Amino acid sequence: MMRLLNHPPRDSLSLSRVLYALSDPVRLTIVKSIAAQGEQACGTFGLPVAKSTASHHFRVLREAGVIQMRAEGTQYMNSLRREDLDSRFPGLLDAILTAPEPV
Amino acid sequence: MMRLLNHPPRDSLSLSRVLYALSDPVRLTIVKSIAAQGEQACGTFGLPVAKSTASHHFRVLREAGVIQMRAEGTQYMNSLRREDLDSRFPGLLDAILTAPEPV
DNA sequence: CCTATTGTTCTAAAGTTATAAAACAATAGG
DNA sequence: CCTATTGTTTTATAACTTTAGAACAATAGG
Repeated sequence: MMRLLNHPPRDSLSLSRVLYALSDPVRLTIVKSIAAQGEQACGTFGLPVAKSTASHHFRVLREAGVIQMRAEGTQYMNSLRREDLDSRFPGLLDAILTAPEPV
Repeated sequence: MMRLLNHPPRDSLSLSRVLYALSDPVRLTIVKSIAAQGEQACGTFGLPVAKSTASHHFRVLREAGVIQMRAEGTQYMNSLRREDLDSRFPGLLDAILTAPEPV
């Protein structure tokens, strides 16, 4: 469905963009789900939004450098860019993933 | 200038709100400055925005629970809610404060 | 009191983002 | 090929954010 997936290189990841990407509850849900279950296709998250909206959120996460997307058949598999994030922002992802969720 | 400063209690701090508050470069500048220099009045940050805009940013940080503001004479002194943040989101603030800044 | 200092609030404009419907694209499987 | 599946892109809208000018409020200091 898409030719080129733009993934920013590790050294150009921006803290502000990463924080912004993770500040949305839908996107945080996506990230937590990948962190807990590993690589997943976009359709497997049970998100409470239309697929065009979900696609937007995946794009924001990808362009911020939080997730890696790769085409596989008709689907897109999403994984966390853990090494890149840990390398550039040590401790950040872990702190966010272990934070208490509801209020 | 203001009667009641609303500071959310520690247990109601929301991760999404905190991340959102810190995802703005102006606000991150404020937080880093307080972290480095300790308590500071609003006027001492040299922010590249009008004072009404600065006031807005301080409010976002305060209402997210990131900073504590207290009146002192005609000024407002701002400090980091370090203990509350560390208690509720262990490691988050440190990860953000030690992150590389430019690109 | 009068004035300066410090920052807030109000108002409004400009910009950005989240949302989804509809159309499209790519692949897999008959 | 034809169809279903999966997700993207386009387009539009509603909601929210950033920004700042102007007016206001509180305190400190003559």
